[in-house]
Amino acid sequence: MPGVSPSPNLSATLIAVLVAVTDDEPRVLTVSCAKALPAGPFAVTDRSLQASLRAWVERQTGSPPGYVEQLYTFADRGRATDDGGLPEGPAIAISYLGLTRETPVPDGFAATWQNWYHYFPWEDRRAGSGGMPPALLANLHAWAAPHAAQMQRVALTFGGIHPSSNGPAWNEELALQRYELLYEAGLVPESPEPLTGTSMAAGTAMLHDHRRILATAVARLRAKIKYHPVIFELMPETFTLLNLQRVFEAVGGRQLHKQNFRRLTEQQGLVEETGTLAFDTGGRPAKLHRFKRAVLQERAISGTKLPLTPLR
Amino acid sequence: MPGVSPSPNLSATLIAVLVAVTDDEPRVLTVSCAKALPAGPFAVTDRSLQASLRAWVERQTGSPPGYVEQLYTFADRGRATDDGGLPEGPAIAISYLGLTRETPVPDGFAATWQNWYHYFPWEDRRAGSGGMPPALLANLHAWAAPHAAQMQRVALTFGGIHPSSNGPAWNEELALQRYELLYEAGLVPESPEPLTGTSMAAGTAMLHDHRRILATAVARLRAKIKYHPVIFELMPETFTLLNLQRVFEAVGGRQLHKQNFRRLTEQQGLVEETGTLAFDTGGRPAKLHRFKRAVLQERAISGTKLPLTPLR
DNA sequence: CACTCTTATACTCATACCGATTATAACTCA
DNA sequence: TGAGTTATAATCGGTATGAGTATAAGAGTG
Repeated sequence: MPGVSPSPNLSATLIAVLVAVTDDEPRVLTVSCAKALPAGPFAVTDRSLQASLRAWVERQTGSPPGYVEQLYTFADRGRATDDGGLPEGPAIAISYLGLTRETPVPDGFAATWQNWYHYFPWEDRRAGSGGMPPALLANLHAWAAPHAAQMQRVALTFGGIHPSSNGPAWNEELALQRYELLYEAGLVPESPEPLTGTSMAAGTAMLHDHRRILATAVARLRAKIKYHPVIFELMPETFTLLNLQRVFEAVGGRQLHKQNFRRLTEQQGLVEETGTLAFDTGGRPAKLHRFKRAVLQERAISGTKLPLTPLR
Repeated sequence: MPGVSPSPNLSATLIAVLVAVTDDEPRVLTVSCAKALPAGPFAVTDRSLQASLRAWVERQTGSPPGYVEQLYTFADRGRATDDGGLPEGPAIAISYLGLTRETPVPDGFAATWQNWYHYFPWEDRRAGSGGMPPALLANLHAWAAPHAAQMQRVALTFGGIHPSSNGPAWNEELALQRYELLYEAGLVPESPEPLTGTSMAAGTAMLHDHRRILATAVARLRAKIKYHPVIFELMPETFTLLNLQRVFEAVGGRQLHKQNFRRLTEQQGLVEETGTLAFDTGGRPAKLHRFKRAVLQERAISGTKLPLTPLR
């Protein structure tokens, strides 16, 4: 049944999760004092949504994103604006993930790059499972304890909490489910019924549902890098294999086994040696590598198994 | 930068790809003489996009879809309506995949269920690689031959065409890329510059970009069933393991190895025996199984490796 | 220079998984 | 009774993978 009358006063917004990795930290471009993701209206003059977003990102950051992927579209009627604006009509928000390298924000734009683990401290397990604040974990358990189903969800999304338990292990791709669980439990400030009186330490909140969108992006990127060579959009021209491993670890939030990482990377044939060495590694100099751009199209299509095998 | 003025005359449309499997055929609900996917306006009164779609599907088919997933959102300014309507303002179309079991279409709705391989005959390789019409393949090669890059794309998306070649094998998840390639090659009627004078035999066309949306759904579903137990939304209450295998094969478009399929299915623990036998199998009676709904939430979250390993 | 520390790189090994084949069981039909 | 058909069990070899051990090559320090 095409040809129906359009909904009145509908507005469309593009929301960008722009990711870079700097100093072994995954970072995301934020606005509004690091409380929101950059967003802009869908310009009617643009050819497509993707083109609209690319152009907009380039205007904001000075460089175009190397890779763009649509995340999710959601709608709320009368989404409150929270910043004093009148409640608008129904709004459609289309969120995108973009990968780039960090560049200085141009003058005149109040945007900053933030470590995404500011918003999800529990997602960083590179130094073991220390990222999860014990108080938060205790609150989560207290919330779930009365209901077996909730206990199971906690165990499934956060993994066997204690190393002794033989339940499912930590799965880095469940970032969104973990955030949603904390949201339902009232353990993040943006919950409809936040638990009061408890020191939550559940990361930095964001405006609207932007932290949820960010969690979606984290989960999506963590899944993506295992099958598609998008990780190189986050790398400089040349890098050592340990550099590459650190970027994987930063995104994945967990440590990798060095020897196996090298084996997989080499047998994938996605990188080649530049012939020069990096002498600033602290130990034996490492060979510098570069991404074989020639195989990008091929692998982008056919998929490839990239290494993200946990160490512990 | 929230709070921008909404775009004028913006309209939002929901497009549903509703899939069922009947008689070992993957089928999709169509309208307009099997030339279009069902679509409806986004109702401002609905709570969310997903709820809007679910309610709408239930009204159309009489039963709610068991599983709904957002596919992709796209926009065109001044999307032509092709059916005599005036060109509208910018339109946003949000497409969804829904899984269900085929039910008789209620009176008053001119919708029909169609085998999706009507639209993509080359995607059905259950009887070997015979689905691809030779004429179409010849035309595709003729188009790609002058450009090495195009030849590579053909080889990557359609696999090593001849069994002798040692290139990449057929990958059933590349349904969208294959359709896009045929579109670019002018080998489908909806191409901007269709090749004339050749008998294309490239499946049945659809209105607008609906065939492209359908290809997206095919690819997404084929990828999904490997990691999430959504296949059971397409199954009746009880079934034999061969029934289950046939549904996998219908969706995947390729034959599976029977013994290995059983091994994987059993070790996943997603089904249980009902205790009764099916005597209409033609040979030895098969045990009837049912899906263990209890594990649905668990596996829906944690992911599971379901079998879709090709036979040849 | 000898020694230690650190990182890079090569090699080995056991296990799990996976594609494939063979063998056996249980029913129908002629 | 035997042929045909499907169901189900067991086995086998190759490969990917997680983990451990060994060696190479630099810097810094006495």
